[in-house]
Amino acid sequence: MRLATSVMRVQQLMISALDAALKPFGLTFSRYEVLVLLHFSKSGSLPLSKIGERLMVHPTSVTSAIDRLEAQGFVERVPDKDDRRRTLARLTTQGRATVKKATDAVSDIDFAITGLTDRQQDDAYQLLRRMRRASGDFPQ
Amino acid sequence: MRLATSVMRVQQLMISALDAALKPFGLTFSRYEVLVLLHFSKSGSLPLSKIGERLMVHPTSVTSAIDRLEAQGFVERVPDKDDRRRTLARLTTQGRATVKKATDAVSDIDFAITGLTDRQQDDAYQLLRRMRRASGDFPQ
DNA sequence: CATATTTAGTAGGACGTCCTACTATCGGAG
DNA sequence: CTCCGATAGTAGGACGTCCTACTAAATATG
Repeated sequence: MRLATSVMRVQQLMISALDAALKPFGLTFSRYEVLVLLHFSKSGSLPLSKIGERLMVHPTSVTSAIDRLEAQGFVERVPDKDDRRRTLARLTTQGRATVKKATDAVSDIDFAITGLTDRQQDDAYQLLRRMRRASGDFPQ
Repeated sequence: MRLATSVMRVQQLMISALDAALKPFGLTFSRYEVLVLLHFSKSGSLPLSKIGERLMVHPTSVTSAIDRLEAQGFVERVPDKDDRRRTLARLTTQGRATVKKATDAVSDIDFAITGLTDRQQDDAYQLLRRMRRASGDFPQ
């Protein structure tokens, strides 16, 4: 229980630091993750379902995030001609510029955020990986 | 970043498992934590401010949790005679009975939840502790 | 080929978290 | 003793998460 509580507390601290770093760009970490995913995709666009799958969040969470990102002008919804059930979220020029700047801001705090050596970070990652496995998660 | 993402994913998995285990009792992990805190206090009651401080959540989150717990009949609000700014949350008989049963349910999954040996759990805890420290947190 | 199942996305709602702003009360500084 | 800052709690709102339920479209089944 002590471990579970610590995991949650660290998550709370991290998300708080990341959200603060992203606030100047009008982003939260959740929405930033969506932009990064689109940024690294070939065409700069992905079906919403793919986004949910990759980020491991509920489809309705993706709809909500894309609603906000679209309202902000960072992405736009484009119908998928190959499968008319699908909607693609496509990064706009503004969205691409923003995610680049936001990534610099996030990188700056990434080191400070853990206070661990590279070796310790790796150990921690491996332990968390085991925990994910135990819960039926299959980290890539 | 990989580490941060893993922490968040593990938190997501844990909270999901814990909430599922607590659902039969009408509780979420957040509200369960409040009940546990009250259960282990001498008088079975604490000022809302104290609850927020211990659980490290915003005062308004406590108000919200107590609202729900009160509506469920697990706690009741009692004015503090020594300091009329304060409101105490007091565990009801039903609340105390429920937290005991809920604790059994949580304990059952606590082991399975991490998939780590005792030694590994301890290592993980120490690493997370360092991460908390680096963020200005002072684990008790 | 027609129907049934699956998949994609959204609407509406419950919860938990935080923030800002406000009221009430306490306690200390003059 | 009065006023002023600190503390306690709440109201209202923004966000992110999940759930259930629904529609539309693709795919599988008979």
